[in-house]
Amino acid sequence: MTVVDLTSKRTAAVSAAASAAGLAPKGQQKGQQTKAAIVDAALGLATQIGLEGLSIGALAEVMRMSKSGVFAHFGSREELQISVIREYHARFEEEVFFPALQLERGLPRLRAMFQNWMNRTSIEIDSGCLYISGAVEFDDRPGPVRDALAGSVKTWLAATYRAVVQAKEEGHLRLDADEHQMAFEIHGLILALHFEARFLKTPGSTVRAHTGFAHILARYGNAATEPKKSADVSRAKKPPAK
Amino acid sequence: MTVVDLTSKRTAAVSAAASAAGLAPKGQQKGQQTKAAIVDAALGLATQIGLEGLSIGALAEVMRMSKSGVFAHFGSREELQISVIREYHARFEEEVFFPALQLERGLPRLRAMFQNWMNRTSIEIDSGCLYISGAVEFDDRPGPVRDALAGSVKTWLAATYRAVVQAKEEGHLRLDADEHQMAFEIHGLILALHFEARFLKTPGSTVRAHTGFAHILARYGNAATEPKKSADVSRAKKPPAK
DNA sequence: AGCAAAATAGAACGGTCGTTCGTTTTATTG
DNA sequence: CAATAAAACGAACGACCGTTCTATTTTGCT
Repeated sequence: MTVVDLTSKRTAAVSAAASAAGLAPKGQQKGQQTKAAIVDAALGLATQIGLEGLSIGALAEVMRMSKSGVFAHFGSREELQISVIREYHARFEEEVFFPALQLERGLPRLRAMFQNWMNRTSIEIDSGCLYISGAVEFDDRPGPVRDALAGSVKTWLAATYRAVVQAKEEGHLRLDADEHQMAFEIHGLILALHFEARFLKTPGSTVRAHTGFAHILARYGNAATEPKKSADVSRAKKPPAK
Repeated sequence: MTVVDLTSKRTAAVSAAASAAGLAPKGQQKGQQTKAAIVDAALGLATQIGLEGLSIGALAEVMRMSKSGVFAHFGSREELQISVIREYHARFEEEVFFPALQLERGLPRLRAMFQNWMNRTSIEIDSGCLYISGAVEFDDRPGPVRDALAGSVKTWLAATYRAVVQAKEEGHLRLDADEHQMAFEIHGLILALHFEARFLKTPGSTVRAHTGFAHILARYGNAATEPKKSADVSRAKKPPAK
C-alpha cells in the first residue's frame, strides 16, 4: 500500500541522466549504466507509441546498438516493459507525489497533488501517459506486465484517496463527504483532460479540468473551515450577457 | 456536425445479423453480406484487442476464410479499420443517441443520453470501447484512420454538448452554466467509469458514475424548474455514523 | 444450362517481430 | 600488463504481418 518503492531502481535512472550528460559514475559497472539509458529511451518510445508498440528493434536503433545487445539486458520483452513501467512509476512519484508531501495534510496537499498531476498531464499531452495507454492496452490481457501496471496505478490512486481521507480528517471536507466518490470524480477530470487535449486537441481543456476541480471542492468542501471559495465564481461564458 | 450518417452502412450490418440468423436477403450480392459479416467479426475483435491489434490473419481464422479472401473486401488494412469505426459509430448512435431523441428536449433527454451511455459503457466493461481505445492508439498517429475516429468521437461529443445547450434553453439549467464545462465533466465520469471498471475492476464504479452525474446536475441545475433534487442526498458512507 | 462476373482460395513476396547462439570486443580486476 | 568476466555484436531461426498475383470456385443472369 505504500507509495515508496523507488529506492533501488531510481539510482539507475539518475546515472542514466548522468551518463547522458557525459559524467562517468564509478560505483557501477558499465552494464548498469547502459541498461538505465536503454530504459530511459524505452520510456520515451513507450509513452509515444504505447507499451505494446515498443519494439526492441526500434529501441536498438535509437540506442545505436544491436538488437541482441539491447535484448541481453532484459532477457525478454516483458521484462523490458516492466522495467519501463517501474521507471515511469518512479518518475511519477517524484514529480507528482513527493513534492505534495511537503505541504500540510488536508486540502493544501490534495490541491498540490491535483495540480502536479495536471501539470504532468499537460506535459504528457505531447508525450502520452503510460498509465492511461497501458490501461487500455492491457485491460484484458493478463500477465506480469498488466500486474505491474495495475499495481502502480492502484498505488497512485490509493495515495489520492488517502489525501482525500486526510482532508476530511483535518475538517476540510463536509462530514458526509464520500472519499471514494470524490477521488473517482477527480480521476475523471484528469482522464477527460488527457482525452480531449491529447486526442481531440480541444483548446481550453486545462482550465476546464481546473474548473472541474474547483467544483468538486465546492461540493465536498467544508464551508466553515474554508469560506474563501464562494459558491460559484470563475467562469461562465458570459454571466448575464444580455 | 449532424449525427445522422449511418444510412448506407447500417443496412449492411443489418443483413449481417440476418445472414447470421440464416435468412437470405435478396436485394444484395453475396459479397455485401459476407463483407458485413466480416466487419461484424472485426468489430468484435477490435473492441477486445484494439484497432491496432486487429489483424487480417486472425480475422480470417474467425471467419473461416482465407486471408486474401478477407483482404479483397477492403483493399487495405486501413480501409478495414475505417469500416469497423463506421460500424461502431452506427451502433453507438442506435443504442445511445437515437433512443434519447424520443424524449423531450432538455434534462430528460440529457439524462437519457447519459444513462444510455453508461449502460453501453457497463457492457463494454467486458468488450471494450472503440472510442477510448482508439483515442489512445491514434492520439499521435495521423492518417485516415485517426481522422475517421476523431470525426466519430467529435460527432458524439457535439451531440452531448447540444443536449446540454438545449437543457439550458429549456430553462433546466442555471443561467450562468457553462455548457462546455458541463459536457467536459460528464465525459470525465464516463472515462473514469471505463478506466476503473474495465482495467482495475473496482467494484461500485457504476454507481459512482451515476452519483457523479447527480452531483453535476445539482450544480448546474436550475432549482426553480426542478426542485425535487435537494442539495445532497444519496450516498455518504455513514452519514453521522457516530 | 451456359456464360460472364464476382468472390474466394492458395501460394509467395518482403518485412518486422522476439529470441537464440557463437563470436568478438570491451571493461574490470589481480 | 595479463587474465578473467562482462557486454555487445551479427547472423540466423521461426512466426506472423500486410499485400500481390494467379488460379479456382461460386454466384447471378438470360
